[in-house]
Amino acid sequence: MSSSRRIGNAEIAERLERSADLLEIDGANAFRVRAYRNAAEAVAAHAESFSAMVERGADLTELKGIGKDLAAGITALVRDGALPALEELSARVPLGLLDVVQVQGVGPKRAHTLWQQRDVTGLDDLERVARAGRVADLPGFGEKTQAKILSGIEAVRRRDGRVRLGDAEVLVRPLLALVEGAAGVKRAAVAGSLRRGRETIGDVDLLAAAQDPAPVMAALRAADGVREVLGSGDTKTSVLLTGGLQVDLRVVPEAAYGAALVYFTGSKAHNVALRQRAIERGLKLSEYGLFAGDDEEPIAARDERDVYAALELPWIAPELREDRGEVEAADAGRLPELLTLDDIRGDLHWHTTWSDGADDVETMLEACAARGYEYAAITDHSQALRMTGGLDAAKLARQWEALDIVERERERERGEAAPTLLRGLEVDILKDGRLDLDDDWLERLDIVVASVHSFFDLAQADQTERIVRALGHPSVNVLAHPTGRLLGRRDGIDVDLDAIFAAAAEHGVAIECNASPYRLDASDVHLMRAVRAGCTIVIDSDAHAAAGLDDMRFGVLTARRAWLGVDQVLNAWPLERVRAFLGRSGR
DNA sequence: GCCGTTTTCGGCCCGACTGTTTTCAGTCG
Repeated sequence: MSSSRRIGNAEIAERLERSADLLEIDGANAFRVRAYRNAAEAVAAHAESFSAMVERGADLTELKGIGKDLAAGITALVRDGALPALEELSARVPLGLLDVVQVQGVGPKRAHTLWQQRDVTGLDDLERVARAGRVADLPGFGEKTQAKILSGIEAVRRRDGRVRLGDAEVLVRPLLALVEGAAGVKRAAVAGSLRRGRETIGDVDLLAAAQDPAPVMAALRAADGVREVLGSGDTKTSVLLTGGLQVDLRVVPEAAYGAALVYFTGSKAHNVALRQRAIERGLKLSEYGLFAGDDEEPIAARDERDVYAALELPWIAPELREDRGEVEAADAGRLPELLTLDDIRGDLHWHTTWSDGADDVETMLEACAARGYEYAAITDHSQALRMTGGLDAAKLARQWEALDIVERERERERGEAAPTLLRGLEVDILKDGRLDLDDDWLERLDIVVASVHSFFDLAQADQTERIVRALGHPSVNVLAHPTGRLLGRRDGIDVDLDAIFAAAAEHGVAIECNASPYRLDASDVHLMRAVRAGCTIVIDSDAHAAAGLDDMRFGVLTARRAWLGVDQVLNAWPLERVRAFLGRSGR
């Protein structure tokens, strides 16, 4: 290979997606555009890295949605770092138009018109032309559209991308309560990517069942935090919240609630697959139900289970609805038994006041007990993270003396020491792959969580080698937040994850799904790759205060999106099995 | 551009809302 750096699946998918956007603006055949989008999704969701597949000469066309042309394009991209179709398009279509289509009310057709007839090549051009009143007089545009475009430009500039899952949940909770409480509402739910548990949310979908939609729509329009009403009709209302998050509310009759919930939960690709299945059976699926021929009455519509059952499928959990093979698996009766929050028996990564945590050991243990945990591992930072008050050997010795006292107190007060306290440390992986603690102490710890907190910018080969070396240390049990990304703030390190996962599997090191909504690292797709490579997964809250232990649920959601069950997740196992995995029989 | 036990050509998911129109195109999800 001429390119030394392996390109990741996410990056390949991003290039394909950008190609689709540019093709659309260029006026290409809509189905050709969709082919690129389908391929982007297929690549992003695929467990094995495409770079590795190209290296071993795999036939890419065996994947659904990738034919001869796209296989050749992706191969060229892996080998030479450039996608020929995208290079050609970029030379012709101004890239600034990709921002222009982000503006509400401007799609590919209008962007094309603005480009061809007003020389618009980006947001600044668009704003200038619109302010001069030279948009309203274009065919198909008008005064209202021009005004909407101007406010839309503002919104695009203000918005910093998608909202994290945890943030969206907080914003949506009061709105859902408002909808549920509105006059005539029988049932209501959050749908869309938030229900599917995606790590970030583009906009929020709410669904309500009511005969008369007017009072519900009015309630949302008047809700606290609504900055602008984008549109409001009999079935749908869209509003923009102060922070820029869009909320869409749909209201359907109660009899159609299940079909609507399926439809608005999505994903788009999952819905297409379901509709395809309906067509194969001579049926038609819409948000109003599953219909035979021109019948007025649906075969199924009231509950999600009815709709899936009428398509001869078991109910499919929302987290799986990404068209990653769940319909085929359901058809074959091979859906996984997914992990639930109740299956979690302990939390193996959290901090206390001994380093940068806000709560002391007793408080954290009480909080773990309150969550019904069987075991819990204290894992403060090691000394390399000076700003966190990280522990060196001497401070660790002092911590252990304190832990002795805590454990004796707990036994005396409660007659038992539940949850069992495991003594661990989150040990920094140093620049050269050595660990930030002496071997004799590493051996004494119940659990060693290794992680990268520095030198994020190493070249891929160096970064990979550094981590692989750390994984080879006999005391390491867990690789924490493998990419180090911070959602919406920092990209992950440049690393060959397949090499990392292979090393972790070889050395019996668990891969962490860090459940903090700022991280969710490893991601759902990465978790699938790790499991495929033979790794065990551990879901950790990485809590820095007692309340942070509840982040566990975001990790469980992410694990469910990766099709994981109890057997793949270390902290869903009983303590004895966990100790066996850690290779320590207990002190 | 992809796909195929009705196939290598001719299909490719469905509906609401808005604004610009006067029957509908474009956008959005």
